[in-house]
Amino acid sequence: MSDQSERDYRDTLNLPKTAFPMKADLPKREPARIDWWRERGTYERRLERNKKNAPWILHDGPPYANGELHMGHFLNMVLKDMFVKIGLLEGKWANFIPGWDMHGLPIELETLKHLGIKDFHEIDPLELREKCKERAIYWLERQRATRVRMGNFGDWEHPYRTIDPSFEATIVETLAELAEKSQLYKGLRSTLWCVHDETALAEAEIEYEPKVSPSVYVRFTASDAQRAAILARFNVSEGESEDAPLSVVIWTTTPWTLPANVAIALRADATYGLYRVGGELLVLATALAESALGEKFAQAHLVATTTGEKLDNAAVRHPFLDRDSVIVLADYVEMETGTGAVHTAPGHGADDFETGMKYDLPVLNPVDARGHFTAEAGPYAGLFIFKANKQIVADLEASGHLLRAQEYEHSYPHCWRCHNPVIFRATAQWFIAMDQNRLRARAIAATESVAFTPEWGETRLKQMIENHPEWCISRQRTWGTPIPAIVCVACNESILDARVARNAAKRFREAGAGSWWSDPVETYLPEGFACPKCGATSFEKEKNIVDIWFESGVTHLAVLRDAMPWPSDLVVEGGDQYRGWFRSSLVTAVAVKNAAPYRHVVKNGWVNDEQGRPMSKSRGTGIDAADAMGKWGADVLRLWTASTEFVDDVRFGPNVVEQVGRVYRNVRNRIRFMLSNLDDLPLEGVVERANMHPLDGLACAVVDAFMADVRRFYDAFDIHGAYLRVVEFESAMSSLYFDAMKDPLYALAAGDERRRSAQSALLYALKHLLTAIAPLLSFTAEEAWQEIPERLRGDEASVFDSLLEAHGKASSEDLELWNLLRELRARVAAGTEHAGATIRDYETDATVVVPAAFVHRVRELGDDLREALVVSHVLAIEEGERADVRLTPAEGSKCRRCWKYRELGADPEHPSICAPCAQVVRSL
RNA sequence: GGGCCAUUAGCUCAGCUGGUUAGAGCGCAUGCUUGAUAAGCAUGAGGUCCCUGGUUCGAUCCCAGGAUGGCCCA
Repeated sequence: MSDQSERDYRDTLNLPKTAFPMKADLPKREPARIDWWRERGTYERRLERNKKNAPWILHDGPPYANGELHMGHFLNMVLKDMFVKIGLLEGKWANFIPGWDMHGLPIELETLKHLGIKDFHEIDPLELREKCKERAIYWLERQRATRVRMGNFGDWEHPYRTIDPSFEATIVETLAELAEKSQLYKGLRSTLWCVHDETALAEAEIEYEPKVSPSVYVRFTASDAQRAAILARFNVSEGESEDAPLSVVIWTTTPWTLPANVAIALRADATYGLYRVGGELLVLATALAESALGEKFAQAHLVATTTGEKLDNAAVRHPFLDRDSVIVLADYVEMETGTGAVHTAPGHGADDFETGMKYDLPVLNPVDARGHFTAEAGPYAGLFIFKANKQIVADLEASGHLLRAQEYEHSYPHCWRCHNPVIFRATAQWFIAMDQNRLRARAIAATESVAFTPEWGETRLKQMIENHPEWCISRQRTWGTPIPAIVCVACNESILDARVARNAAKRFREAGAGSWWSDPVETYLPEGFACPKCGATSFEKEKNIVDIWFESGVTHLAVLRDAMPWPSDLVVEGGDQYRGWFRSSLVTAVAVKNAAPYRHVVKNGWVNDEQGRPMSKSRGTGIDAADAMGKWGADVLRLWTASTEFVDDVRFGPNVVEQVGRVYRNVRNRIRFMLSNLDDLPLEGVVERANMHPLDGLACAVVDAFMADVRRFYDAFDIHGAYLRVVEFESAMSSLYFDAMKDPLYALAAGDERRRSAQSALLYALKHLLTAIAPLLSFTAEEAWQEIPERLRGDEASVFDSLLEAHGKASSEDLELWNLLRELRARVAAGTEHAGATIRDYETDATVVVPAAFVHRVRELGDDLREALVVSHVLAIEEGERADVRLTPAEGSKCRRCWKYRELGADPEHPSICAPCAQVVRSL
């Protein structure tokens, strides 16, 4: 036997032991955990168990099935998952059905590119649809794999897809309902048009190229009556004006659109001047007078000014057609170029069209598909529009309406295929009438029943609906759900009949929407159907598809049915969706069900790079979600999600991940400490909460308070608040409680009742902590849960079988005591530091002073107080004004086993250790 | 150009309806520990709370203007 005074007693201690590794190795281990969850049906089992409880549904806004998911998707999708898991852990039936938006032009264009086809007219529509479907499914599968890799729970085997026959049927059924309610109509709309290819183009099919256009300033002269009215609005009397002719000056670079002019748009808040120039009066914005009038500005005299608003609804005469041009207000009128008076032709511009809608102006379309003027253009009938420019300018000059003409180079939209300049041309389209049946007003009113995070989201959504004109839902494309409208062969009337639409819905549900292209029109006609206008009975199918915003706008109708309740409890999307999906869903819901389709709208921010700039592939800051998870693991990125204030814009990059990775390691190690001290705890050794030692009971109370807080944060959708609370909790537990419990855990006999009590408190803390973080750190929480000895897990085989709630309640007195201990410990630390020692040394004894109200509870702690303060002896507990400690050098010598200063040598066989240690060693 | 939003330590963020020396975690520096060890504990440094005016006894917080950045439009 070696000399006992030199003996190392390490092997007589209960040192921590666990298979839970310090190194997380997330990218490698997480995929196996996903399989593990799937094999055990963890999500499905939990859902089944919750079935008896209230449903709570987060309805998935469908991502577009094109391209890889990026970190913006990650943020949004993981947030959704966190909310779903919170719901599940709170016992709710949180059935999450993910979905995808799979029709539409971007996929059609990508497919055409893939096939090497530039003009979609060159391929059979059914064949193109087949190829588009393949492409969309390819992307769905890639995106689904990425979403699953995030650790997200949901019914991944049965997502909803806008290309499913049942979904297409819902779309068409919705159209039928709208038709029944007279909510649909066909009207003109300004669309991008290529006169060379004779086709409508989408925004995505446009390339901007430089073009030289004529730049002309044109007089729109007032009639006598109009002149008097305008002068009155300037507060100028007839006498002062000396009978000079009065004109409003407009500026345009497309003289060929002048035949379609019906209005002049001013800006309400801009200042307009009445200028006397030579023998005439000119009206234009004061801010632009100098640049617009050129050399004439020197001789111009400002007679009076007024605001655009004052001139609203005045009128002047069209320069060469026999009609008025009315003055309107529009907020897009800019004060950079031109005259501040914008030539407005609703048939030839998107802005103009919207203004026309607002003011109920006629939409003139005097241009045919080939770009030639029709008879409506009067003297210019038959001319090719771009050739007519010159003629029109010359005529304006001759009639004295031309003020100035120049050439102007600007960036102008061109057809991506033939590279000819495109025009805006009014074409017939299907619309949802927003003001029919007060739909707009009802939609705005419906937001009142919805909660918004952030709160200003409500105003924003209302504005989007307020400012959005009629909703154009038709597209002249192939990859989508057809609008089941028919055209009367005899009178050319376009008809969207609810009965036809219902037939189509039925047919699509069985055979898919492709049948619209292959079936004869008769398939869809009800018995004895005749044209409501002329009575004829011969029809053709219209070849329009529905806008994909309408398709995604009816997901709530397609998904929230059968067992699923309507409306949903929560939707979570990026801020761009106020204009997009939040709006489109609300409008369809109000039109069909007269209520909002969701109870709560949560908006998440944009993901920018570390400098706060948008992510960009070209700058190398665009990061795919799958790549990021391969590099850092999903859980670190999930923790990043929680570490940001997701409602605002957030930043992402390697340095940010590095930082949150360190927080992750902290959490992980503290979990590891708890696990490593549970290894030998038998089930029968678990001490009831009521029988625990006072400090252990206090630790449990702190856990209870933590759980209550976390629950409150979660219920307020405050993921970030919960994250901060988790960090605060585990850091406080570690520095006070874990540190205090090391000696009892290590040095007491394994089965010592005091040690079992500490272990039981650790088990309590661990299980609750893991449940609390399971929505955030799903992989790590489950990994740790599986390392809890099985006997201690009970029937909660997965962390997702547990319940997110405290099993006790902390009193405020408990928490005050806890804080008092932290305060005392800090004072010991400061005191020992001052004495040149450290708190870890047990080199001091302490006399403790506490306020009277706490004396009893502090005394109750017994030896635990000594451990919590890391001193060798607590000499006395005194009553005082406020918490304090008096430190004195520790009495005795350092025990080689427990490191505290004690009387040594009580046991002659173990002279270098204290009596309690000796007793433990002898018992081994 | 318009609407909306943001701006607090190196980083991620707290700061309740305006009220004494503005906080946390991470990082950094220093010390301790080597029985949570690629861990743990402690101490410390670090901030014209974007700028300028205004209201107020008092402003990070309220108001106005501006700067920078973002989103949605144009």
